[in-house]
Amino acid sequence: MITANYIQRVNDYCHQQKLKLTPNRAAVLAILHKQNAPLSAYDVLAELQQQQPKTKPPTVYRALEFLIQHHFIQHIESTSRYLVSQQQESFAPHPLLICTDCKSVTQMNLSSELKLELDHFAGQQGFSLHPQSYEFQGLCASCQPRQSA
Amino acid sequence: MITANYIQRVNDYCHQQKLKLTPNRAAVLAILHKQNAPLSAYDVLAELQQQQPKTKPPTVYRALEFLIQHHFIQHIESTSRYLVSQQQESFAPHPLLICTDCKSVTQMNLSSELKLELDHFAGQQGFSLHPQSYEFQGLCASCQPRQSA
DNA sequence: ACGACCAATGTTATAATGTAACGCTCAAAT
DNA sequence: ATTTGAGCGTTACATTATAACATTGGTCGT
Ligand SMILES: [Zn+2]
Ligand SMILES: [Zn+2]
Ligand SMILES: [Zn+2]
Ligand SMILES: [Zn+2]
Repeated sequence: MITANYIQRVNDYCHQQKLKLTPNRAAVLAILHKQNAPLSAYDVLAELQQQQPKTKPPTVYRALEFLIQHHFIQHIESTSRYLVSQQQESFAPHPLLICTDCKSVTQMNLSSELKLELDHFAGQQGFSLHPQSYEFQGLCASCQPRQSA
Repeated sequence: MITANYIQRVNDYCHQQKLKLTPNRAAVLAILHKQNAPLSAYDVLAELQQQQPKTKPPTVYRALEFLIQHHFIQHIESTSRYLVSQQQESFAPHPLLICTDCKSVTQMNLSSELKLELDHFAGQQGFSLHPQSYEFQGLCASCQPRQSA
């Protein structure tokens, strides 16, 4: 989706939900959407400074915090990067498959059955999982060791 | 287990595996084992400096790297802390349940059935998961919101 | 309209976490 | 005995994130 249209959709959603998508927040979200790749906070800062040179780190971090809280983006803990959440029916984070070789990140949809089993499992320890905030590390399709022929 | 005994066991294991548990590495592992809680690299550094005041960050990070590689400890990505892995049959990391409220960390054992399902699921995207390096966030038993009576 | 309030932002400074690079040492291998 | 290389010491720096306080600008009650 074109970034401008995407931002418009988020803006509409925010109106419905009584959230304020301020210019700063929209700018940060637009940068992440345009790149469509995991960016560091300082990558975002550098982009934002193209538009508003006096921008300082707290401005970026505050915007990121808002966008994370409302599930427009997710924070990749293992790489300190930020990524726009794929939008399906609604705004929500997705479990991630992170390749430890090429660092690629794939957003996936866990089957609801598997989610239930994970919830059940955590429940045995008295734990209730936050939905879908998991990061799985491994090797992506391109980085699998080759079979010897 | 008493830390000295634990270190002895790790040392024996390292001999078997032709790994070198040097004094630095043993000291870092002992600190983590004694505290038995997630510590930051700089927490470890401060402890180590009690014994060897000239210690610098790279010394700690190098020891941590070795200990992680060989599964004696695990790195908690979401909090930048390091934790001794529970030892069962062998040395291996455990999936973690991390409470986002009180920050407590519980090492768990995923059923082998659930592991298979996760592997199968990731496999559908062509992904092969590194075993057991998962962090799940949620609320622990003590931090569950109370039911209204 | 007026002032009180409050969320968002600006601004300065610093904290916390992690690494690059280079050279030394010592034990093992040849 | 020389070579080699892993481990480590050391300096300097890079990267990620936050504390603290001042300022702005809109909303609400009166
Ligand atoms: Zn609007
Ligand atoms: Zn890959
Ligand atoms: Zn020994
Ligand atoms: Zn808790």
